[in-house]
Amino acid sequence: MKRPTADSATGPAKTTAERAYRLLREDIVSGALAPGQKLKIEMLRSRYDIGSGPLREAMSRLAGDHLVEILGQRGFLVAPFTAQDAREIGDLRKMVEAEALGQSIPIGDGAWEERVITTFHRLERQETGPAQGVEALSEWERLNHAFHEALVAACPSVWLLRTRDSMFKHHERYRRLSRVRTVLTRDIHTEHRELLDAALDKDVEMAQRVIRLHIESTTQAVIQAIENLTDT
Amino acid sequence: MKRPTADSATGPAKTTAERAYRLLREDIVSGALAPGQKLKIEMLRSRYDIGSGPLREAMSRLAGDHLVEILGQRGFLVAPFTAQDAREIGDLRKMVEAEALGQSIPIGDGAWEERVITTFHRLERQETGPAQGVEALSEWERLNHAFHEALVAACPSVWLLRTRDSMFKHHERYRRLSRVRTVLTRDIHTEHRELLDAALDKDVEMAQRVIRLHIESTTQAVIQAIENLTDT
DNA sequence: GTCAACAAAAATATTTACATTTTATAAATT
DNA sequence: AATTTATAAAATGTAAATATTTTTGTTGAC
Repeated sequence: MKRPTADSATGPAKTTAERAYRLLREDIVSGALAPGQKLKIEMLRSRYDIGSGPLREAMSRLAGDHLVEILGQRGFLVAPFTAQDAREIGDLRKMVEAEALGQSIPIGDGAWEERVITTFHRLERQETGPAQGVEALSEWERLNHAFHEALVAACPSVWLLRTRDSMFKHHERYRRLSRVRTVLTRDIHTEHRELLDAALDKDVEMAQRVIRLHIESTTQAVIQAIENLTDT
Repeated sequence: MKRPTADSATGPAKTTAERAYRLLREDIVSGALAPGQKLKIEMLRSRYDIGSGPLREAMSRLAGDHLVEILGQRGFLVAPFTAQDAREIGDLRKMVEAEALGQSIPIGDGAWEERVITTFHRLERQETGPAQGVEALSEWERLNHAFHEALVAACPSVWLLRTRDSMFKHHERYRRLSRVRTVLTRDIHTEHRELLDAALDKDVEMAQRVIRLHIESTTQAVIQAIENLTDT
């Protein structure tokens, strides 16, 4: 039986609109397209070599994800970026991810444990490794995402996982936009190990406590970074 | 200061795509377009007298809201309808609405109280009134929505309100699709009064307990209805 | 005769190209 | 300075062309 996943971006892009959706999404989350920036059709057409139709469909879909805003007759905008939003997104992520974790841990079977261990190990190897360039950071994002996803993967609620995934991605966007080098500033690695241990011990209370702290720390670092930027 | 609302559908529709979005959304939530139904462009074109471009944009946006599914190169589908989804949506709504209520009640000021009282009163008048036709039921939906929204309106988190609103609308869809005449089967009215009292007493614990029960009862009625339909 | 494989044909979805409408910008006028 | 008017830029919508999927019909093997 194939378990449904929260993310729809599995497999190759069947249509141009789908491709546009993924490209735009990545560029918005990564910050290549700046918050509040106007998404002019002409600019995007030349950037991606995709016609206006598929682009508009992709932006409409992203509007449903709250990564893009629709402005009446005045086009589309990359979702803005505020300390207030960072706080709200962090709090919401805390709530849904703790819940998803609480549902996942008691249910997780052998395959789940293996996946958790594997993704942790890959992340650990990267964190303790040498290079810290731009590509290493984006690789870390990928592995971090995989580990967190593995932890909640046994949660049976597709809707909860979807919501968690959405909030995770928004949180990730804030992390990347504020250029919080979490790897350097905090002992993320220890937090991840605590998560791993709690999960394998099936200690739901502990895992939830750790994940809440983990998310809260990131949120605070992000808000700090935003305020520093604003001062300048 | 204008407080932001969770629902973007305020004011007149500026564009055709926006109009298509609202029409489609209403028809999906109301059940006029059946769950799992194929949304053929040609059919929709004649139904709404709107071109394929705006229609596709509207459906893409609805896909972001999880009210429509995108099928590769094979068009769009109205989101399906399962007992499993009803359960997950109900549970998620319980979580976010209780949280939103918990944040709203302590903050709510005089204007908030007035709005809660007003919307409760309108709902009460309708519930204890005579007619129970189709139009009365849809009027009840409107007033019920207004009351629940009023209760959480003082919650400062736009993201939490947005998520609550989304889950509320999905839950509403299930309620309407399963034709649960909640008004008749349970003493909804008493539950609403308890909510009102707890809110005005600023009794967060009580309000959360009541809202959870209230939502759970609806969920169970919906699931019951779905299972009855499936038996046939 | 039944079934599978294949090949048109029809239906449908998707995309592009273009026409229209609206908004933003800049110059000119009061 | 504020307002109007002309111009340019941009967004939106329409209609036609392209590509894909689904259906239908045909053939041939068993």
